[in-house]
Amino acid sequence: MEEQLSERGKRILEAVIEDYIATAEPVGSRTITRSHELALSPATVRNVMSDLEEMGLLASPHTSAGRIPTDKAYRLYVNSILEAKQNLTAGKRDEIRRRCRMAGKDPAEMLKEASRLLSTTSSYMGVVMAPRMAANVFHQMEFVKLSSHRILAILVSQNGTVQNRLLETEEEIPQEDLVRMANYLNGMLQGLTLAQVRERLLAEMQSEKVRYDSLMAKAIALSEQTIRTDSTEIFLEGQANILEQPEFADAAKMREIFRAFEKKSLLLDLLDRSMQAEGVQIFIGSESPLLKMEGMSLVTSTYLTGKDTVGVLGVIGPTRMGYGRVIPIVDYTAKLISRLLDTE
Amino acid sequence: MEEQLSERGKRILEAVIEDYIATAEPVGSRTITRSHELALSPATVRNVMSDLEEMGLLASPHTSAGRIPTDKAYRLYVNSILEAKQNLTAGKRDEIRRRCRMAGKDPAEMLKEASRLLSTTSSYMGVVMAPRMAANVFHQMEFVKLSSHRILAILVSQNGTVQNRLLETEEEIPQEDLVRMANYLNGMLQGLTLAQVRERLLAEMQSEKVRYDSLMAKAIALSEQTIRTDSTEIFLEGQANILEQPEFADAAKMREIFRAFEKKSLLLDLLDRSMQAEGVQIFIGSESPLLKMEGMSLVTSTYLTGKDTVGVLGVIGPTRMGYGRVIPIVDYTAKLISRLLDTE
DNA sequence: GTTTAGCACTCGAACTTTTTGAGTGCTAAA
DNA sequence: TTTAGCACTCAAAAAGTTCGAGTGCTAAAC
Repeated sequence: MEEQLSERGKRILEAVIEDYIATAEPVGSRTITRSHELALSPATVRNVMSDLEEMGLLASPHTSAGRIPTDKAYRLYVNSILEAKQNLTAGKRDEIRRRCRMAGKDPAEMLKEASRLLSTTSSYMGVVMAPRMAANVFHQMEFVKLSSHRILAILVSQNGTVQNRLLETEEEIPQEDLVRMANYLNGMLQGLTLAQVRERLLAEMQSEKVRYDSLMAKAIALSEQTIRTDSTEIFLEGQANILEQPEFADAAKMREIFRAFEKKSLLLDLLDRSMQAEGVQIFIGSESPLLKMEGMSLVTSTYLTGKDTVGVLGVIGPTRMGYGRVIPIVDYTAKLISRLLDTE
Repeated sequence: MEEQLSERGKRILEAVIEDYIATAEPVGSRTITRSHELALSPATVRNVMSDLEEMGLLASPHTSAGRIPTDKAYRLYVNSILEAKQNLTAGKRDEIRRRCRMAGKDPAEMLKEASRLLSTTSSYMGVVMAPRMAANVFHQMEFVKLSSHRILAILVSQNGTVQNRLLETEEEIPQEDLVRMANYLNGMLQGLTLAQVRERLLAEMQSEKVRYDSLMAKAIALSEQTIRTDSTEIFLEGQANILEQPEFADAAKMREIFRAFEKKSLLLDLLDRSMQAEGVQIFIGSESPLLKMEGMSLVTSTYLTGKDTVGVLGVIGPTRMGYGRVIPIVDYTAKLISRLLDTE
């Protein structure tokens, strides 16, 4: 089983994978000799395929069908066969650029558009995880009094992201006090990341100084409430594309997939994981920690602002996915988003 | 065909509809006599059903199958047969209340939760159209300077909704000017609805007074840009529930539905339409203007803040939907949301 | 004049059987 | 080592059966 893969073996494996990607049907020896001009007869190809099966790279659904690549084969394929093809046509590149630009400056809008874009250009599902709030840099905070006991807290980050939260207070706080509180906080928190802001606030809550200044104590408490939520948003677009894939034609399978993606927490785990490493990463079928993801693969890339990794985006599709086509799309989109998000 | 429907006819039609709702299978004369204790033989029921078919209330897929209610029958059913059953179990009511409360004060969060709730309690799709911004009442506006040429405009409505927009300016505007601009605008726009605000701003842009005060001109221009977007958000949840319905087991059909809902504009039209009238409304299958909605029905109700209708929410499911169960859910949820949204 | 039992008839769904053809593995010759 | 040849396999498609729920009609019963 551990015999090294010959050059010819590689060629044939590549052919099988590419045919399978194109047709979703088990590939036979015959088909290969016809479509890829290897100067070999079907019989020879059969022998090689038999070896590949031995090595755990191919599998046959039953004796008299063609063969299907295993997850291991896809892994090998993306790691060491698929290489030179990694560039995008100028047209696609333009389209991506144009549509990202069009989405405007608002970060959330832009990310959503990016997700939609990943989905349409790849014809699978696009997914974008918004930057963790915690990595944003604090810029300014405001308290707006809505009615006697309702205050709207607004937190602005340097990149233009806005977080807001409706707070209820027991006692009425006069408008001037709200302004003073905001000024105090803005002075204190200038330039910190929100993660640091959080720590700072918790520390302040303990400190002597604040204890005796009830206004400041209130200010700290209110802002702590505001910053508490760190729910990471995920934009998942193009779910309907998945319905197009023949391997999910079966209604039961489809249902399972949709259910799985309805719980975004699963997806979140997965994306969090791919944020560990920089650049393009590929999770193939069973490698993914999501059991439900059987038969699906994920191509991701991290994106950055400045030099900090802040988020991750990618494409989810069947294991039988056009990696050669998808990888550059993901890669390029991530780089573009990084550039656009960068606070100039 | 125009013969009036007898009492017995009604009873039998009701039986057919209810059986069909429960099973999604064509209903035969036999089945009915068994499950609903009408003191009639199958043969008699057959005669009546034949009459009903004549009247366009039932249809048979083929000679030797049972019968299926037509859209017209559903219409009759919800209008004049289904009546007394319109109350919710205490348990369900509690669940709805509890979950709405839990969602917190933020209007957007709450509406999203309401949609999810409609979907789980009905086991179809939940849909909520967020209030048209234009109906909100202006409360306050802020301009936050992010960097030399980037300004974040924040618009707060009285109900706590926040709208924000990143603006780029050609020339740098000093912070003090931004504050003065905001003060000026806040004075001018106090208490108007956003629709009125918009009109006012456009009017001001023409006025003499403003022409010669370049700062105020800028203020007006900036705020006009901010308010320009009136994209109504729609929360659609529980799409996976639709996959459960046997009538959509076919992959092609499913795809069509998902594609249709991906374009939210269609849905928007439909919901806009149901906002014309107050209270619960029901669109059955072909009655809906969405051609793609074939086989689907929509139960909606408007919700209000104070006494103004501001939005609409509802349930989308197959025409064969448990109206008796869904209507009170929609009704109650709408009322509850109205109450919770009310600015106390 | 309703209502119902009886019966022949219809027709899709489900199950079987047959046919077809792409694909395999093995053997022996090139 | 490669390949032609051939027997064999097996799922999928096509064709053929069976089954039964359901219908419509007629004539007897109420």
